Amino acid sequence: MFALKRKGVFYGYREASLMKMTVKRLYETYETQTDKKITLFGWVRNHRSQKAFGFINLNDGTFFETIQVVYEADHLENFEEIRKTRIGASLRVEGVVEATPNRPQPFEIKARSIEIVGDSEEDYPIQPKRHSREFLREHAHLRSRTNLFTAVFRIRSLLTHAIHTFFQDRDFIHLASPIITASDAEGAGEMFQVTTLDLENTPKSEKAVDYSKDFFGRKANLTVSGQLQAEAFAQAFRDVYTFGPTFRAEKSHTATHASEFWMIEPEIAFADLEDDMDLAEEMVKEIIGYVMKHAEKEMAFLNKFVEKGLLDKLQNVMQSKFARITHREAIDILKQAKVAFENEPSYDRDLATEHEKHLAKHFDAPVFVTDWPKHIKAFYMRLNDDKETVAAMDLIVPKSGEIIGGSQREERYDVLLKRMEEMNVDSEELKWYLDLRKYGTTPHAGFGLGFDRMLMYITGVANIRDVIPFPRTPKNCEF
RNA sequence: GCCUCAGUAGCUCAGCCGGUUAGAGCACUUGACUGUUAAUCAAGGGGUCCUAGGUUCGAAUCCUAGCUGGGGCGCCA
Repeated sequence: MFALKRKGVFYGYREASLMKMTVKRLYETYETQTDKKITLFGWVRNHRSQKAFGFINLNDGTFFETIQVVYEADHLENFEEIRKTRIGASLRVEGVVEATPNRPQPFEIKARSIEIVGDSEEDYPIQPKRHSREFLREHAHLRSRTNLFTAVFRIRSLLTHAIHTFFQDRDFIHLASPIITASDAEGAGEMFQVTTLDLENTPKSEKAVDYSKDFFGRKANLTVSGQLQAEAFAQAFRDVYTFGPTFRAEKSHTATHASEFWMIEPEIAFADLEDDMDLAEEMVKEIIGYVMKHAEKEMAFLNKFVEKGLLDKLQNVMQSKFARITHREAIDILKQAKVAFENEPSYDRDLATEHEKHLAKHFDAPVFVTDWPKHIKAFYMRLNDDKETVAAMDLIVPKSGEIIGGSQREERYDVLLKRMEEMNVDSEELKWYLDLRKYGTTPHAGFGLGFDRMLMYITGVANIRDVIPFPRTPKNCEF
């Protein structure tokens, strides 16, 4: 085997890496490949053997569909060995392409030789039948070989590309905002501490831990947001975005929370809240369109087996004009609704999950809620003229609730400083952030999109742990 | 953190108002089958009934505690 590999028999990269035959390429070109001899590598998804011939459904990861490989005793020296191939085994298949217009699949491979590259043992847990998501979560290293997870993770990859494409097409600069940060000023949730101190024997002065002895000479954490750094870049490049991992140490136990997730945070200078919402709306529509165009098979599968009406839902989002209402108007709608909410809607308070669901249903389309009471929002959001609300916006979508939160940022030095004092944010620690308002400040705005939640929305998958390859949640750091 | 449901074969589950030898389908093994499509048919192997205590002549079944997982709420993206 290794000798084969050294000779380049597996891939033939040296000669023609771009012409590597894959299941995807075959599906694209099979009409012109009839009777041609090809070589495929892949894994057995299903296998049905009979006395003198058999059928193997081969998947090589490049395409959602499998290819049916037909093998016959007459053509294989190792027929008896191949007949016993189990699901999960990896194979090298040489064969001839044959069009099969009268069968469920458009073409198949008549095998001329099959070599077992790696056998799969009897207790391979993934079977050709429906498995529970819970079971597959516990086999996260194998679940990506199932239909559902091939679909989800290919779409995840496409969605990443769609987001970069959207921003790069508009000349946004991508910045890698820091993952380790000493600032916890944003107050966006519990943080994971990063330290090289010996926790069994921490240096102390008086009673407190002496962080001057720690790696950075101060207390450090994993980031909860790259926004503040993005703002700094926006004041140089005008339009920028971050796209990276984010960490929250909350002990949340829900289908929409993970300890490690990815966020997209665009930040635009010389822009107000309306521009911000325009950007968000355009982005949501475009990235959905990209996925629907580039993952047709996967989306059709999800539409059929995961969320009935998924395609209609997404079409509706792409065609609709997102509603825009103020927080006050939202509360009015809720108060007038003939629904007994567990939480009484209040002009003074945040929307509960049940409120978001009602609003999404009320409009039957995504809806921006703007102008929130200042005391329930972050210090950096721009104070409106009424002095009571801030120029914030949340985008609420049917079925998934809030997927975007954004705001116009407070660009006025004095107002920002006052808000920091009111909200007990240490202005010394964020001196650099205040500096941005001293040297050529601009009206600017931005938002944060929870990438994994967006993926849930697009795939219809209801649990965030099923859209993250190896999810991290409280008490769960397997794999 | 709070409320709730569950844990029986590799998987999905039945059995659970206590009763002696714990079942089914799929998977696996062996065989049959000349075109299968989650193929079909026959036979076979496979169990810490989550763990620890308790009640009882007897516990998968009842009680207590714990562990693990699901769902809902809260915190948030």
